[in-house]
Amino acid sequence: MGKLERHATISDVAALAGVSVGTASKALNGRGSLREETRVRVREAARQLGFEANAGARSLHSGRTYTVGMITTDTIGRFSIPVLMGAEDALGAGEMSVFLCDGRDDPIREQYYVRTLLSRRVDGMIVTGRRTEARAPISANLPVPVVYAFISSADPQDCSVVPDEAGGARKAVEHLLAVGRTRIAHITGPEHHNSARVRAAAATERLGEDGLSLVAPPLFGGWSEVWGRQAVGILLAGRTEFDAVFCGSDQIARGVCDALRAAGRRVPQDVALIGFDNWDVMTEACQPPLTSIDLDLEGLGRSAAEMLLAAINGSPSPGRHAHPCRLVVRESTTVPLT
Amino acid sequence: MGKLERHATISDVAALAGVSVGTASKALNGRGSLREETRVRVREAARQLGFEANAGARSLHSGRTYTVGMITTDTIGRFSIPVLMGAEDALGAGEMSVFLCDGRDDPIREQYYVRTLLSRRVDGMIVTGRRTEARAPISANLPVPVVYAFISSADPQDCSVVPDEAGGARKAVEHLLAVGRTRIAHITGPEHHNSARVRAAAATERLGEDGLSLVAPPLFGGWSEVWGRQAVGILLAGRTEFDAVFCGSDQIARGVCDALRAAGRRVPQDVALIGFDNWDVMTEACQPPLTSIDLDLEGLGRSAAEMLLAAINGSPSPGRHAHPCRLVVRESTTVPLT
DNA sequence: GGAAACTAGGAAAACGATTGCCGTCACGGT
DNA sequence: ACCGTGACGGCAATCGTTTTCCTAGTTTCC
Repeated sequence: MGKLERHATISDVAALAGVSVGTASKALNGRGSLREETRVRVREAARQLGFEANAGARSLHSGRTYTVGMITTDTIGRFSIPVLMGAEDALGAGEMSVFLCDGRDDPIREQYYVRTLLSRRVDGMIVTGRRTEARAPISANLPVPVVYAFISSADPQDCSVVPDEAGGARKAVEHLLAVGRTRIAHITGPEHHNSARVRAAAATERLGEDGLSLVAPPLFGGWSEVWGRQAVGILLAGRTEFDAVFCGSDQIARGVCDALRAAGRRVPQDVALIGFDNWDVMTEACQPPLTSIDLDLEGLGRSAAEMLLAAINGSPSPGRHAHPCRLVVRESTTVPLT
Repeated sequence: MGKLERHATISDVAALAGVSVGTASKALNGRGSLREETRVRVREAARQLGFEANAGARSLHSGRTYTVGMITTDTIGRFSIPVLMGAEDALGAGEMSVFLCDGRDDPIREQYYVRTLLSRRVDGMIVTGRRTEARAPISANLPVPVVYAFISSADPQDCSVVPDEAGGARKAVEHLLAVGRTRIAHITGPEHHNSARVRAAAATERLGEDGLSLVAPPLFGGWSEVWGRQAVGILLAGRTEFDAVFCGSDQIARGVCDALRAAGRRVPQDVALIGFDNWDVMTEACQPPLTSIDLDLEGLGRSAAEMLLAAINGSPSPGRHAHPCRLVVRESTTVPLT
């Protein structure tokens, strides 16, 4: 298709409208004092030429590019996406565009992107990605604000927005207690993973507040279905009585669910089951559909973006901000009223 | 952290090095004729000030921004991500940065993004997303080249890169034939979905070339596990003999696998099973691990990006380009040699 | 020794848009 | 008739960089 029509410049518009460049600019931006008739004439000329002001030239003047960089540290995955989308959404609403940079867990690549973004004069940066622990700050002394989303910076002065995993775990336990379960087991991911430790500790703590404890020490393993199935085997072999399982991920929960069914235990009648992450693929495929804790990653991304915008406008929010989780109840913890 | 250090400009560098701006520019870009001593002095000054040339100002001159826009039409999902990443990778290698725009399936939003991208003077655009059918061109008469990736444009003159789904389906059937199966059933997604129809037709055709046909008409339903389980029920109730099932998605395949096991049929001994998409979550969780067809979406994204780069450099590749699929063999079709 | 040929680097004009400052015109009041 | 005052728009500087053209020096060669 007519690929070659050059971009119209404001001089083209001015010429067509029969005014000077300055006047054209004023007409289009509602500045200065111009006759209405003139404004209309200029606007019409702009429309006719399909004029779009060159953002680069404009930012040369304003010093702002209305652009931010988003760097994902690990390669983009299931967790980064919603964060990304939430941030993109919030930034788009603020008329900012987003540069996407996939760091691939490679520090060289990452530094390259930081330099590129700086040369593009982004107004700020968001760093996201999944890690087992807090990450080193992306760079010291950057001339623009940085917000870490989902992941957190090792420097406590940096602004990080992270899910309130402890709060989520507490909500899970509270829900199980609310539906009358007291003999709760916990199956979760690898112990070297910060999330697994935090969630397990919070669950234990919450139970303690009611004078209870887990029926067995937390079972640390992997985040997979396979591990969920294995863990059920361990639990059953141990002859521990339990009427609920709180799982560290929905995948684990699904494995647990399958294994329980195979062992003749009904969910939720005999064992109530709750997952973590609220990953639709798992919660829906599970039989019955799985109650879970939603990290609200999209909201987290949005919130991070809003903090970045605030920081760009001169009101930074240093420190670690915990974004609340949400309980999503489905049939794996509640016997349907029939 | 020291947020406030202004960006150094080339005049700062020039002043520090004791030369004029023009000379500084030449020194940094290896242009003009300068004494080596001068170049070194300028480079050193630049390093000292952490100078990064303002890309906006630079492109004002060159007319190129080394930037492309990526618009996802539906909200970003499991399929768009790898495409996105592949493209980002290829473009990054070409020193281009990517603007990410999430169209959310909203034409208004989409047009807004197109305008934004044009005002940012992107050198080109990639449109991606999942649809059941080809989509309308994003805009007529754009001043920059556009490549459609994964999705295809309804205008056959536009450059679209799409997976070779027919080829993939043929590979699936060929693999089943190769492992000695001839009584093949096909369970797939909704008939109104182009992919489902194309894959079913290609499978039928390929069987026909060997004088065979599906043991039953293709079972169209949904893309979910639930449908996979249901479909097995239908198949068994029909008393059709079959020794292999080709599924339209890995989720369906997993549902099929579970249902077959529940019905006492062994995979792969009694029934060989092959999925589509090669989605690790499903192929790995399946018992046994699932053979599948990989769309190579990352490669597709890369390829789309390369075509865009070529188009930007004046060599467009109009038309629809089919990107080959790959067969990934796992244990659901091959009895392990023990 | 003087003209031609280089060399190194400066000055200034782009690129596209914004904006502060001025000039000009028309009108009204005195 | 003269001055003051708005209203309207043009001019030119500015943002940061690249690039073209030019001017001093310095060689080189006859």
